[in-house]
Amino acid sequence: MAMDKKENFNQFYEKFLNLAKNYGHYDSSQREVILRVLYHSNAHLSADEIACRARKYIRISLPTVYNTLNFLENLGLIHTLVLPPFKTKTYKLKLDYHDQLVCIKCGTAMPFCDKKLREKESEILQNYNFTAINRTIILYGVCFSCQKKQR
Amino acid sequence: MAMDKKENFNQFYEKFLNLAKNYGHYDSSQREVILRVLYHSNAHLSADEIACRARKYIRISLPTVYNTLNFLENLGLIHTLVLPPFKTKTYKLKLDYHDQLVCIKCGTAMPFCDKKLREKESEILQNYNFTAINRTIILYGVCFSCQKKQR
DNA sequence: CTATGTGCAAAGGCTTTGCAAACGG
DNA sequence: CCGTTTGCAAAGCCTTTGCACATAG
Repeated sequence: MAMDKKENFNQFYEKFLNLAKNYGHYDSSQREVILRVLYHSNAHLSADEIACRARKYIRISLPTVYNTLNFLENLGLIHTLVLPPFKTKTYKLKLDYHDQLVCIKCGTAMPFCDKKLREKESEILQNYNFTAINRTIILYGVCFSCQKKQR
Repeated sequence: MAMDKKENFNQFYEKFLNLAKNYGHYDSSQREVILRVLYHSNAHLSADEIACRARKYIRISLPTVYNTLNFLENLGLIHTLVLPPFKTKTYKLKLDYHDQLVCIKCGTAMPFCDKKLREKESEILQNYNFTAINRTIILYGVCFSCQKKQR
């Protein structure tokens, strides 16, 4: 499922349905809204945040959010992350295959691409007999605007 | 607190006491054993694993393990990590800066160190005005034994 | 009609808290 | 002695599960 960030949600959703129906997926308004919320967020979101945003449009329970997130995760469409203070999982759609710089304060993800970093990664994975799957390199730090706030 | 891996535990523990007493630390056999366990593990350990290993030497409760880990974390002596399946925090002394290769199937974490990868990371963080905090590079893939199982 | 999704309530699992007793300095 | 640490039990939080009902195909 090649997803280009520039396409709009409807195009994305159609692709999703095509992929998901092979895995016994039945359409529901809850799942559509969850995908819509994820699609329009640049940051990683917790299940609770996703539920809150979805509730602007529909009634939805937390177990349903988790159910859908786990379904998406199994399809390989979700990137999961646990940031300090390490209490909650956060989720983000894998819309593209860029590497990311993630701010552990605000969750902002900044995509970047560095060829030499990629080469280094390949080399290391190979050295340890690891197969690369769905390769995404994520570097963590504190972004400039959060650095300013701290002072 | 510069900790060189080659020094033995007693030297390390003496340094720790020196640092910790400034933070109201009272010595206890439980804390000493926890530090001993952490000192002798290359991998990140969960609180439960730490408790199990410590219980070979003393009686110790889980809240005490957490209490000590949080104390060490506040002192900046601990590196914390949450790996797939994202259920438990794992802890490791910051004796050195281990990067990790994580198998997304079985969760095995294999520490590695690659100087050039580190340099690349620094460069990229700087380029985007990110401050590096708790620096650990984590690469994900499928380890050799899980590759074999899949076939 | 059958398989899947939903919501509720309850259970699970990891981590923290409150408190009395034990201990260190 | 006073402040800190310990263990126990209980509480908190996030996430999952069981089940009856609703809905999609």
